[in-house]
Amino acid sequence: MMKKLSREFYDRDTITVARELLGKHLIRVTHGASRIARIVEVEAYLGPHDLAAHSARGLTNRTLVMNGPPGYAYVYMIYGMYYCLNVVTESEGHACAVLLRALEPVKNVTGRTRGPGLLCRAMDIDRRHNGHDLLSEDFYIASSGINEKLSIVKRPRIGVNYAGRWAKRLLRFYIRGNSFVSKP
DNA sequence: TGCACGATGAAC
DNA sequence: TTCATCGTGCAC
Repeated sequence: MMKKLSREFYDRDTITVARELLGKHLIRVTHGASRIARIVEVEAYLGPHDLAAHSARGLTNRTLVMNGPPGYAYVYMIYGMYYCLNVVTESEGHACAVLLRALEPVKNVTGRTRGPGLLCRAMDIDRRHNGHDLLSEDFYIASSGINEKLSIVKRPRIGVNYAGRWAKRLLRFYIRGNSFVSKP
């Protein structure tokens, strides 16, 4: 009953996409095996005017993918040792994205998935996947087909205290009560 | 060409 | 609170 999310799903308001990504499944196929994990925590980055977003510094080599069309993965290295996975949202040129912060293992997932750096390690996602199409066969997000009603918690984003008033915005969303959330 | 620092995670 | 570790952006 897994249904791959369409380009149109990502080509919408970033906060809407962020909230609707909760409960969806991230699927990563390596060597013929499918790793599946449920998205339980995300953060929205609203583009150049959002001082916490990488795209706030304008169009650079790094933000090329983020500024591109929706439904692609924006993967970057942080602190020299971890990768973070983002999903590009809204139409080309808006430079918006949703950061995946925590996953709940569903199938074939070993290692911890609590936190953006750890989830990339567990799902075997790295620099190679920057710009990767999320409508591909080896790396995509799908709906479980079950239309469950989730209780969503809103909190300030993590690690963006430098962003002034933008640091206070409630742009982190997670599934209430889920034990895999990185910072409840 | 150099340098300060970060959308992290773990140890102390 | 400190540290590991390196790509990026911006100052010289």
